[in-house]
Amino acid sequence: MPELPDVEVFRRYLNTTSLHARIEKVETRSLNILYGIQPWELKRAMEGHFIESTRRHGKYLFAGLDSGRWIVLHFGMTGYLKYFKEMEKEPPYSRLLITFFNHYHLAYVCQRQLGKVGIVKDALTFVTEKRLGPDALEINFQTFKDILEKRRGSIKSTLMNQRIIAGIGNIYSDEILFQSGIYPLTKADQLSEEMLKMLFLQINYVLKTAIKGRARHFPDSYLIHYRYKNGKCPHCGKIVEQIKVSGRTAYYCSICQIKS
DNA sequence: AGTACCACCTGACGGC
DNA sequence: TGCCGTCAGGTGGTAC
Repeated sequence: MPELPDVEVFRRYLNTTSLHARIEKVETRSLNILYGIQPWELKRAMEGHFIESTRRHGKYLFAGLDSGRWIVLHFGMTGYLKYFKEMEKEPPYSRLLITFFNHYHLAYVCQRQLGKVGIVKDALTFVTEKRLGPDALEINFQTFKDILEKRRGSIKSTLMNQRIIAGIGNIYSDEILFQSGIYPLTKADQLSEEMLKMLFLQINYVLKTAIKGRARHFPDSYLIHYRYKNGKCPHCGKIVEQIKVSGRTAYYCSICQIKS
């Protein structure tokens, strides 16, 4: 689930639920999700403080504390945030529980524990150290073009490479390529100027459309509804193809997505 | 530079 | 029914 649109939805959720609420208590329920930090350090960094702003870069969410330090959250494959009041409403697989002085709770939920939570001194430094590429919604066409023209790998794996462009994963790379009419194994440096323009446009459009639908509702014309065996292309009705691209399952339509 | 494979985790699903 | 292999939208490391 958590690619750029999902994380952006989480960010807005954090804004509307938890901003400026003073933190009373922080409980780490699973050590696996901590990012180079001990539970007591997390407690000390957060308790008595509050979140005053949020940021996102690619699939990473940052929550800026009044102390100047930042909480960094990554959601792995199964992570999300849940705000609630009654403890009976705490969801299963809650790995980190924040309790505010107003008696509400915010849970970082992550069933498979592939996500991570940590404290960093600032978001930009973290992004630099991780060597993440520009955020997929911030990049400009010239940069995009310059990067892709030097890439010899497949366009799908290039789009999913966080060090090239941050925020796009398996689901949205499939969707972007489908909406652009590009075959996923096309080499990035083989794309025509016209294709690059279309791709750039669709990255922006698909991600923004997903955010608008809160990463849950999508137009009928989207491939996302048909990413399963024997799923039919929403454009032409042909059964979608399923292939492996750098270890991930890619779906595409062999009629609508041209090999160039 | 690019890819293949493994690891980290847990749960769902299909085949036998 | 039960066991087992495989797979799932994440990243990171190694080897080639």
